[in-house]
Parts: sequence; C-alpha cells; structure tokens
Amino acid sequence: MVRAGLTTERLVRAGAELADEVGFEQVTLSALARRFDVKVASLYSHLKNSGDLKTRIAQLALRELADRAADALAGRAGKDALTAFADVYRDYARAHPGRYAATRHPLTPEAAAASAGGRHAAMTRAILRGYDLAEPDQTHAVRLLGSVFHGYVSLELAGGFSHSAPDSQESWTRILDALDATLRNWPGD
Amino acid sequence: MVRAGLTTERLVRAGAELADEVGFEQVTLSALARRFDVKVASLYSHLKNSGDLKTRIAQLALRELADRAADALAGRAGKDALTAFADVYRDYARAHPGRYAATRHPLTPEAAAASAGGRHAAMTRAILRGYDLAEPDQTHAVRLLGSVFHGYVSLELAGGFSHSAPDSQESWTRILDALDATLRNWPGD
DNA sequence: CTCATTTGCCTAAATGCTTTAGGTATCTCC
DNA sequence: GGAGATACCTAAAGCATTTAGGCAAATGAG
Repeated sequence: MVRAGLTTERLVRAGAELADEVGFEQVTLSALARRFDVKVASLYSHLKNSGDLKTRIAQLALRELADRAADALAGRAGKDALTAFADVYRDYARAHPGRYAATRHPLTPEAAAASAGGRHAAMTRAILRGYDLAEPDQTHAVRLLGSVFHGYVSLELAGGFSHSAPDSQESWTRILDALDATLRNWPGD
Repeated sequence: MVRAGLTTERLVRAGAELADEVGFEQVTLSALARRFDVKVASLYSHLKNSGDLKTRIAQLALRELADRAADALAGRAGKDALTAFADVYRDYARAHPGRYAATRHPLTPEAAAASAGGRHAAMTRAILRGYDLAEPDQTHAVRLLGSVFHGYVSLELAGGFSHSAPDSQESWTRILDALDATLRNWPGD
C-alpha cells in the first residue's frame, strides 16, 4: 500500500485547482479524494471537514491575490497604482475563477483575522494616498473601489458583458478612467 | 389522505421565502418538502429537479425586483431616478437576501430570455437618458452602474461594511453622489 | 350517481456526499 | 530491529437527489 503523501498544504492547493476547474461551490471532499486516488475518510486526518477545506482555499486565494497586488503596487502611485491594482483583481479572477469565488466565501471572524483581508484593505488605502481624501471620504472611497472591482469582475465572470459590444476590456479601461476622475474630484457635502 | 395542494407557483414562492431564511444555496427540495409536510418525491410532479426550482426562484426575484424598480422610476429623472433605482436594489437585497442571491444565479440563455433581465437593462438605460452620454459611453456607464450596485450590495450583505465607521448608509449616499457627478462629467477619450 | 380518467401524493430504492469510529499498515528513529 | 507516531483503510450512519411504479382522491361524462 503506497502512501499518497497527503498533507493539508497539498490538499488545499489541489482543492484550489479543482475550484478553478469545476467551480468553488462544486469543490467536494469526494472529488478531492478521487484526485488523490484515496478514500474520502483519509482526508479527515488533514482537514477538519469540508467547510475547513473551503475556508483554507479562501485564505490561500486571498493570500495569492494580496501578493500579486503588492507586487503590482510597488513603485506606483496615483492612477497608475489604481489601474495596476484593479488589473490584478480582474486578471486573477479571469485566470482563477474558482479561487476568486473562494475569496468571497464568508469567513468566521477568526478565519478572517488569519487571512490576508487586512493587507487588501491596507493596499486600497495606500492607493488613495495618491488622491486628496480625508476621512470619512476616504472610507467611502475604499468602499466604492471595492464595490466596483468586485462588482465588475463578478458580473464579467458571470458572462454579463460577453457577446455584446463594446468589448469588456474597453469598458474596464473607461470605468477606471471614470473612477480616477471621481477620486480626483470627490464631491464635497 | 388530505392533499397538500401543491402547485409549481406555491412551491416557488415558498422556495423564495426559504431562501430568505436560510440562504439561496441552502434551498433544497428536502427542506421544501418538509415545509409542506410532504414527501420529497411528490415535488417532482411540479418541478423538474432542484435546479429547476432554483431557476424559477431566480426568475421570480428578477421579476419582483424589476417591478419595484419600475415603480420607483415612475416620474423621476436624473439623480432622483438614479438614487431611487439604486435604493430599490439595496433595499430589496437587505429585505430579501436569499432572493437577491437568487438574482445572481446563472441562467441558461433560454431561462435568461424568459426572465426580467431585459427590463433591468432597459431601466438602467432609461436612467442614463438623464445624463448626456452617447454610445459607447452609455454602455460603459450601464456596466459601471451594474458593478457598483451589485458590488456594494453584495459586499454589504456579506458584512463587509458593518461594525466599522462610518455608517454604511452614509457611504451609500456619498457613493451615489459620486456616481451622479461621474455621469455628469463623464471623461472623454 | 357511477365509473373511468386524470392527477396528487405515496413507498421503495439507487446514487452520491459528509462525517465519525475504530483498525491495519507503513514510516521514523532510537 | 522494535516502539511509537502517522497515513490510510473499512464500515456504517445520516441526509439530499432522482426515478419507477402504485394507490387514492378529485373530476367529469354519461
């Protein structure tokens, strides 16, 4: 009986790949066990349960996304930083739809605290340093950016913008232009 | 043996209520059968399968949302129409989180064609008539509005803006102000 | 009113995912 | 080489989905 060499790490990584292939919601311990040619019960030595797997995939995806965003932000400011950051989100979602869906998986407060969520928030605020926004407008702007990025990416992923002119890339560019303009001229009270 | 009086209509309506209570993803034929005190197999006379139920709940929610939006838009234009429309989305999502989640359920092309999706698109374009946008900018703006509304509402529903100042309502208002300004001063090429 | 038909709901059973309990085989390292 | 830890297993129970086939209640025609 040759051991499969399971570890939590490998299982989560394979789970993330599975998510990209079949969708995050379809990630199941059974499918994961099949992939390692192992009985389902064996996974329970490495994962608490199926929810644990999903939580770990979510945390992995948040980490990967934050890493890429940090790279993209290095040495950039203003609109340059804004578009680089936005593109990281969109590109990641298109390259890894299952992982991106995982980043929207609800986390318990503890799981959220152990995630890269905080880094995302910090980076968004870093971008806004290139614009002249004092609190509470800065927080409103953080929420606007989060809404537009997440909203656009998830509508695009759902196929909302395909098969209709103009090209989604064109809209994305123009929306980022508009967002930049909005941040430069944030309306006062 | 008294009959329960099942109909597709009643089942879908109850399914929507169930979605609001336990979440759209947790809507199951078993749970629905329990609610009517009926065996699961009995539902198959009225629904093709569990996917059929979810599709029908999605269509119901899209219809309800379109009806409310149409009411809200009547007699309004410009920013007034924009905020009324936006508020309908947000209020519906907060009052009926399960139904709102259902509106994001992927539909087959046929199911989408039979849905109120077209009315939503038409209403969004109607709002933009209050602003001076020619194609293709109008389409970019439609996509921006969709992204912001959906993105904000889903982040808020996921708890993203709770337990932190400023109030979510405040951000919503200021984001709509910013959106109105963006549409009035849409950046040219 | 009665009988035939349709319709509504049932039982039964197969399949698949999740989870726990407890066992055997394989590695590690002294 | 043997002790102990670790990796993976079998077995079984619980719950959701789906299909097949059956009895009973409603419906309507004569």
